[in-house]
Amino acid sequence: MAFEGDTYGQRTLDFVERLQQLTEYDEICQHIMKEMEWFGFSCVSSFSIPGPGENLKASIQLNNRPQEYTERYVEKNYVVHDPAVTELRKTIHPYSWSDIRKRRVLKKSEKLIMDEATEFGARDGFIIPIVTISGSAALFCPCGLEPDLSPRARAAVEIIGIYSHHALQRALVHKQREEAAHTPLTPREREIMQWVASGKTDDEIADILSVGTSTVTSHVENAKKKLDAFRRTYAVVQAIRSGEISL
Amino acid sequence: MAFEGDTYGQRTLDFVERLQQLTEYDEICQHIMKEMEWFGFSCVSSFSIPGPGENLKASIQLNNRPQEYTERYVEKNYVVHDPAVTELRKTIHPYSWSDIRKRRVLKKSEKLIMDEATEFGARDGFIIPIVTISGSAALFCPCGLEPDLSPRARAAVEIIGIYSHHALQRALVHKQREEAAHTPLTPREREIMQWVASGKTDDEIADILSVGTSTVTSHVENAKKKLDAFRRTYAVVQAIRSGEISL
DNA sequence: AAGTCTCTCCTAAGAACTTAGGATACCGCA
DNA sequence: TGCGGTATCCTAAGTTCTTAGGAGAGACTT
Repeated sequence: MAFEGDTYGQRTLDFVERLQQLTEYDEICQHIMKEMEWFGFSCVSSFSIPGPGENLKASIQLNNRPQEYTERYVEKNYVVHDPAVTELRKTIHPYSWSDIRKRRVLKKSEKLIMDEATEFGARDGFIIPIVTISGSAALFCPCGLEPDLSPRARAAVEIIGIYSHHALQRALVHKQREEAAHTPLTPREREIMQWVASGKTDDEIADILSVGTSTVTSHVENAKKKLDAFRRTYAVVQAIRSGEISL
Repeated sequence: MAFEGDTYGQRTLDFVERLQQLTEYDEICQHIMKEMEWFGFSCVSSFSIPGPGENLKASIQLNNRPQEYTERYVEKNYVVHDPAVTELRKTIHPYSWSDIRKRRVLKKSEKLIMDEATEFGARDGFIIPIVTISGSAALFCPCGLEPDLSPRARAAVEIIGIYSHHALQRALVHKQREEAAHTPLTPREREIMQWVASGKTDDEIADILSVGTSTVTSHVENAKKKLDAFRRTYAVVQAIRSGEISL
């Protein structure tokens, strides 16, 4: 399957090795967009699908589509009808915009959205669905006038896309953890905060761990101080943010 | 950075191209484990960090460590003290077991856990932290007697690990797509839960939104019911989990 | 051996949350 | 026009959390 002079594979690992050196969010974005350009994708956008009432803008992880295009896309709420997005509900495998056209006939409203993309310099694009532990969906989408969509390039773009999404997410989490700087919790505090996060009262936790209620209260109070929280709910959020407990 | 005869890069893309053909969970597992073997990793385990009361076993995504080892690991709850796991709280970048030893002196209990891994044929391992939109942590960990941990191999294993985790997750989501149907929060409920998550009391939220305290309380109670929570802390956690509010 | 950290436990008043009932008004949809 | 959903507000008793003190036992470090 591999062939001599397989530059795709080399590029992929070079990309990873360089990205490993970067820590700043903006640098990472630049690095990703530059790599996608090599594949003939002039623009990249990556975002999670906004829930009902949620703003698409707040869900954007990375985007260098033309500003005018983005603004209209957000304002007109295209994300609800964009076939490139709605297709996510049908499949979990990567697909290109042209794949959708081959699969089914587009509605008028769908055609309109895709034509508008073409006007702004994106004739074809590649959608990489991102699934997460909590199930919520996101996508990584490079697009351009004449992108390389050969099988080998698709493999490279898919793995680079998933890795990039992860790298961006990692940078965000890193930032959050720094912002939530704190003295680390003791194992007992962490254990108890994890129970608090699961909705248990101090009495219940005391029963579970076979200690006094006051002990539990005391640990929670210590944890709250360490996490700079006056309220348990916020202490739990801070504990999650800082990686002390998990969801 | 790339060099002639870069088989790592070729292998990586070959791996992706083959994986794209697979749909069955077990096939994907086999494919991943086989690839890791090429790098000198005899075993692979991938799991999300279990919460309290949650069983590690239920969080395992992929695992072919010796059964006896796994059973003891689960039974003795090693996951809480395993330095390979606890290190996740300190860093979000990949690291090897030997990296941890270089960074700090291990406690007796930690040394014991790592020695036990060695007994079962894993002298060194490579941890790839997985971060998600909701912030919860997971890891992908190949290990073996004499794994290839050269810089180029690390890059390859990292991107393969992240891609593999995603592929497994995708297969799981595909399997369980029809399950979790929770009633979505109303915009107001979501807004208020976001404030609750930031540690505000009902009184404070009422001030912020210029409504009565009882209104706020009422919204929170409705949200709690929708989220199947008896306690606010858990309601916040559930809201984050289901993507209703963000960290 | 002294100091630090962790885990355990205690009191007690006041603040905040929980629960289970209500009620009114507005809006969109059938 | 009526129905369901949302948003607003109310009471009131009971439970849980918050705060600010304290103190002893054991482990680890210097």
